[in-house]
Amino acid sequence: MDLESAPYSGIPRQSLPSAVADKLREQIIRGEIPEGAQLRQDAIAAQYQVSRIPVREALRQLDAEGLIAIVPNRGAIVPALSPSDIGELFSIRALLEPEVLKLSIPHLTEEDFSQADAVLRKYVSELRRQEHVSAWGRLNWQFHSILYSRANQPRFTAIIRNVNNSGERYTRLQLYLTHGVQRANEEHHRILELCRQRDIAAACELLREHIRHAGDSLKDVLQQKRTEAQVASESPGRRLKS
Amino acid sequence: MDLESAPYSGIPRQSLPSAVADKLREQIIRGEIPEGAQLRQDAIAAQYQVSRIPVREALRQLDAEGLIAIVPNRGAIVPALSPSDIGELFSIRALLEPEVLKLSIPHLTEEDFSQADAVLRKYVSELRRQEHVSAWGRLNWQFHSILYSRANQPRFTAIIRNVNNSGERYTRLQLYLTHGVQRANEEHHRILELCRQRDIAAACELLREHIRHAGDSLKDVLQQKRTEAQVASESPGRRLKS
DNA sequence: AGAACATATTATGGATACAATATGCAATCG
DNA sequence: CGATTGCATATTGTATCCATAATATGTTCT
Repeated sequence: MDLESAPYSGIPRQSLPSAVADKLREQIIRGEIPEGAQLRQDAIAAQYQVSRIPVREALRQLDAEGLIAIVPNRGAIVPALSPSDIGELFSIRALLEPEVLKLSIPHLTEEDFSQADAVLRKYVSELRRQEHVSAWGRLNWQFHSILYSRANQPRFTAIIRNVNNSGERYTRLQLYLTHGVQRANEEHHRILELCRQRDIAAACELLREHIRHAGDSLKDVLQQKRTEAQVASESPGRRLKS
Repeated sequence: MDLESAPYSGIPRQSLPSAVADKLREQIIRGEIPEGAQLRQDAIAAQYQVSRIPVREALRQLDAEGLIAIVPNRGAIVPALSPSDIGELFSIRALLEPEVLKLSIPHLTEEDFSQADAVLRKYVSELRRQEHVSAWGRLNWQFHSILYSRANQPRFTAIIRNVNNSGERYTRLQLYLTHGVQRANEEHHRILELCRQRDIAAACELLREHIRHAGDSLKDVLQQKRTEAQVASESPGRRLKS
């Protein structure tokens, strides 16, 4: 819900906790901090050359955003999301995003369209370099974000941003494992085209389907991966003493 | 997104920042801390007999929940919501809540219905005592909350809770100023009845209308109140010192 | 007298230091 | 030999202290 930055004052000047939160958020979203990892305050403080106080505040914020989970006296971890969690996140997206798109479309400008175009072009150019997998998720969100930007509903948009942040590392997985990049790309182009034509109903409907498809396919992939892991871990011998 | 409490351990034991956040949240929601008021860390720390550190973490959390606004180097305030803010909050509610209700209805139990009934009875009994205005909002949310409780979508529910928290002090205002209590009460009863009959479509539709009406009427009241205030005082004196 | 600058006060922001809690290991007892 | 208790270490939680930014106040100059 962080809508500040520079409301009236000329100089942005962001507080240290917010800055740390931004950095950590980025790291988590990009997958640099893997799921299940514990975020040790000392290490983070050392990494960013600050004391633990702003780090703690940053962690609280990320916890409230749903990005991490804080367990009292045991620290913060990046939670592993179950298929059902993923399902929930994408259901929420499928519900919210078409609604803001509806509100945004009438106010979208040529500038916005060309920006979205630029993102899609970048998307395609990154398509064949699989080493840049981590960029896909980012571009994916950027594209969506541009389309919603004119809805002028800050709280609504903030919620959507948070939900996307929570799941984005998985979006990347979905694009990668299901070869869904091509399909996503085509859908993006069609959505953008419908927005250009100000065909609100069709654009929203396609967007909803786009999100639902991504969610379902991701859920499948995860479920499969999860069971595979279970089978694999069961054969190397039952561990009695844990 | 604070869904913890006592996952496995016997004793709840919640962290100090969370406890402070809970207390403050309650105070803000109940309107004990009026809008526009600055939340001075020292005062809060003294009030709850803790140092400022946990207070600051609590404030960060409330900021992330959208309940307060933190301005760097100037502290935290309870923001006054514009009519457009109110409109947005209620639009979000009107979109989200019918959806969770849809998911919840099939799993609602007789226990749930009787609990909801109890809340409504309490509602009626408080109806004539206008000194208990602050209880109305609480009961209002409790009723809604019970109906959504079986949706089994923790993130979704958390979002809804936050949105409701942000606007609840105004809900009270709406009920009070527009004499909307009676109407709300009738609608609540009808919604509950439809849930009992498992008539999902009708219940959700009525809920949506219920929320939309409350939002619109509140927006009107606020707009009127705002313009009156403008006319009344051309130069509103800055209040300080609590 | 009014406005601009300097100063004092107050509250927030951050760091160091200390206390509490959890985890892992080892020693002891059954 | 296994389990349980006690100790050591690592990490989180809180408090006190100092620095800094913002606001209020007072003074001076025009």
